[in-house]
Amino acid sequence: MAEQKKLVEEITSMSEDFAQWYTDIVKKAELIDYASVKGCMVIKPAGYALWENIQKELDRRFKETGVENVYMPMFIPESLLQKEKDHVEGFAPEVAWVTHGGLEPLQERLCVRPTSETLFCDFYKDEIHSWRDLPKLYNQWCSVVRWEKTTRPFLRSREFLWQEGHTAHATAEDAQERTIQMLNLYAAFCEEVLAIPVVKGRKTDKEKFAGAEATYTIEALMHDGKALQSGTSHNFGNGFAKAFGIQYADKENKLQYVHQTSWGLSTRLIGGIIMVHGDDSGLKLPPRIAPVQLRVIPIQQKKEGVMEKASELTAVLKAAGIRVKLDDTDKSPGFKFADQEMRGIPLRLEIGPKDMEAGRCVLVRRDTGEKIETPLDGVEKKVSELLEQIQNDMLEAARKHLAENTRVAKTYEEFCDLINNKSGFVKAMWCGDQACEDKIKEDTTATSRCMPFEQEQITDTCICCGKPATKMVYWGKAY
RNA sequence: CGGCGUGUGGCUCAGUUUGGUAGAGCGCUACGUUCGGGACGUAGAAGCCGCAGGUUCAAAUCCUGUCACGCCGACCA
Repeated sequence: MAEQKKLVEEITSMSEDFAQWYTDIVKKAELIDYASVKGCMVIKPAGYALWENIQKELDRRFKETGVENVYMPMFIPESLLQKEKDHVEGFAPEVAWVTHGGLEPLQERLCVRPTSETLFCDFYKDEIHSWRDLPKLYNQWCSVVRWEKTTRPFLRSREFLWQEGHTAHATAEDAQERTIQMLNLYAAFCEEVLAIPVVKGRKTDKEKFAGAEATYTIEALMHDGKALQSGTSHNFGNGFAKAFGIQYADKENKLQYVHQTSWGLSTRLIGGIIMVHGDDSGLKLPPRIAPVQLRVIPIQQKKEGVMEKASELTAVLKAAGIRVKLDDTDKSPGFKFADQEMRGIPLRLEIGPKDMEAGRCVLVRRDTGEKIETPLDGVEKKVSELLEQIQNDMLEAARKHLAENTRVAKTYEEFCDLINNKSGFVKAMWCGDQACEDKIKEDTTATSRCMPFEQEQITDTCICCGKPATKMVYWGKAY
């Protein structure tokens, strides 16, 4: 009863209006606020702390593979952006331009980086001379600007935070290996840390990055059955190298073009966390990424000794390495419960006079709502176990959702029916012709998400045109 | 870029049709009583009614323009 009332009053339920539910969560869990420019957002402490945790863990994993961090300027001269034809065509419609410096018009206008391939290339052409200079494994953490027409917090904002790795290699094989290595790193990060299972695969030519030879992607499935491209890794071959003149002398003193990659992952992933795990009570954060893993909520806090006990427990848990906060506000317990749930804090610990008398406390899991009475003695061990358990269970729940919403289509009627009426991924064969992708998009608004690494031969012919097909594609509606 | 919608205390909105000194709830501040699922009382603070022109004795309200935000569509790594 009480739960029902709470839902109605606070946030729109998922089933009623998923988009509104998302907006409600983003605002009410205080992840962001809208800013005064369309499509720009203030990332508030709760949201930024999430990004910091993503950064911390990803950065550590990057560095383990030899990647170094650098910082490039945020402006790109127009002439530089023009150098790679496909690239500029891909990005031109959505770049923001700086035309004035102070009151004077600039001789050459500057684009605010939508991505930094051209800057890295311009830098590499002077930095790389010899095979000894390779590979170059650089990454930068920064924001980029894309003048999107339709915007949504985290999912598509005009300015967003991300990391972009840019590497240069001596051979095509090295570049390909790095491309896949980083895609696998992203996938492992999503599953192990964010509890988000992903489908790894290659993009079709229609969907690949402007200027890339091949684009690889991790695709996650949101609670509403729509796909979210959650990270990409591109192999550029030597296309950019040729456009920018990035050459090195090999061991035989012959000039060779480098082979490059780039890979990126953005604050969009926070939108993914919300839409994979959240529910009608609010956000639900996996323990490994949660800025606060446990909130201590005292009951009857004015009673003798309660606050003292709550503080003591907070200190004990903190000492055990758990990210813990004590809610010492003078709100009622019910309010505090709802607040902790809204913010997605994985565990809460309730401690009141009754508990103290019995030498125990109550732990409540955010993911299942399960209440667990626990002796105060050794509570930190129990909490650690539970956090681990929650992390695992959340991944399992997300995997189950992904599996249950991935379907197979053998005929076009079946395909359209699944896309239109079921939501989720549909696996179907494709001939490789872009005309079929276009028709499918026209008929259903679904797009090819990727050609997964794990292929299966479902039928022998293309779902759309009936011509022979060897590629199995994940299709779906996407964010 | 097209369609629709919205701008009034921090938030959600009423008031606009029919012009007449700015309203409510929530939140906020102080004190007190409460506390195991969104507590209550009392007292308070807080608003160039998005912006600019115009009409009028008088504009949140009428007229013109403009800006911004949201949703849908088209577009989009």
